[in-house]
Amino acid sequence: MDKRIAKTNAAIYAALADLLKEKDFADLSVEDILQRSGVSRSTFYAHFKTKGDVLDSISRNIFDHVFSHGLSREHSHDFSSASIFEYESFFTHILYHLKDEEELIRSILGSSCKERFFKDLREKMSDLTYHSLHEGIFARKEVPEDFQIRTIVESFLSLIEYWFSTDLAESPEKMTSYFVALHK
Amino acid sequence: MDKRIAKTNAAIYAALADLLKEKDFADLSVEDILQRSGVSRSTFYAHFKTKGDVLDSISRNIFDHVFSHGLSREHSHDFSSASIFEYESFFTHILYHLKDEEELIRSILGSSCKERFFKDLREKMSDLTYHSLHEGIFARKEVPEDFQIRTIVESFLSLIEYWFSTDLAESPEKMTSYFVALHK
DNA sequence: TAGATATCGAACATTTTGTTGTGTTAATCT
DNA sequence: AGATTAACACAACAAAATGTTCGATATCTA
Repeated sequence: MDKRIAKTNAAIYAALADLLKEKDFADLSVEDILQRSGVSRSTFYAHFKTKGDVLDSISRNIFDHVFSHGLSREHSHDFSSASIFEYESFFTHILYHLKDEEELIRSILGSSCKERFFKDLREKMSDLTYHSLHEGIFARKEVPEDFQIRTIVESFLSLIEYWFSTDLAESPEKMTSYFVALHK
Repeated sequence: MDKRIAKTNAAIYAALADLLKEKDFADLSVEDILQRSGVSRSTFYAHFKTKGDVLDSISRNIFDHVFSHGLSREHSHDFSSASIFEYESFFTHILYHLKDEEELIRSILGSSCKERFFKDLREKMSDLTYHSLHEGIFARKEVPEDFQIRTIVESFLSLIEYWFSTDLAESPEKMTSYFVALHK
């Protein structure tokens, strides 16, 4: 990939991350990003349509990384042999990645772009949970599967929010055990 | 209250609700609201600072209504005598109210203002759940109380989203039973 | 090194935001 | 019912943000 593009993207990503420490996503403008990043207007619009585009891009970068490291080695790609242990260790795995991005994630959790940022993770977690339910993990026949999946995924998002609200006090392993305790 | 104010507020609320059927909250401007409502710019800014203010106002109207009807008669104000039955019937009660606002809620669930709109409900549900946990309902000692409250509240929000995704197919009572099944 | 292309910077039209002032209309209060 | 009060529309405005276009310059890739 062209070094120039990589540099510009990095500058824009950093600028947005920086701005999110100061103000809500809804209150910041493309103009702010231009000034903070030093990237020119025309260059910005050559890459992104809106600030939302930038956020999506950051989100994709992070979660692609999270889901590529991990799934292939530690976890089976097809879930034919999925177990509760793999499901659990995958949660732990995600939490470690989020810890690596602590500052950014903290800003996002405090901003109105939370929902949008976690869209990718939500979808991937839904797939994962769907397969796990079919392996019998957490499955409860009394409620519609769709609803149970939503609830479990949302619960994991809650776990993340709670974890950050405690300043990452407990280990990822411990947090995962809390999660499992509520759904087993 | 002054009839004129009531009228302009109603016009602005209706305009926003109408616009949300067409575009995302993030993509609509105060300008749009002015044109759609027929309210003049100066009048708008006499009442609201931003479009977010309007949303907050709509949200407050709905949830004040939800929490005033219901809590005083059907439910005890102090939760000293709270029971699982009261907790459940309260969920049902909320769902009925949301059904009354079906069109609006549907628009909001499909828009980026979801989080903001449900802020009030989240807080009130958290209080309610806090008290219920202290009555022993749903309580699990293995996990931090804060986390459990978050999870239960988020789970209720998931229930709402799921319910609307099915076009309100099941009755509020049935939906509540699903909810309880996941947490008992 | 040569060619391709990403960037800059500046200019520009357009939209949106938020404020202010004046006259008119409609509600409230007694 | 009449006087007072306050909300409203309209218009004008400055400031900020959006989004596009251009040619010149710098930097990458092959």
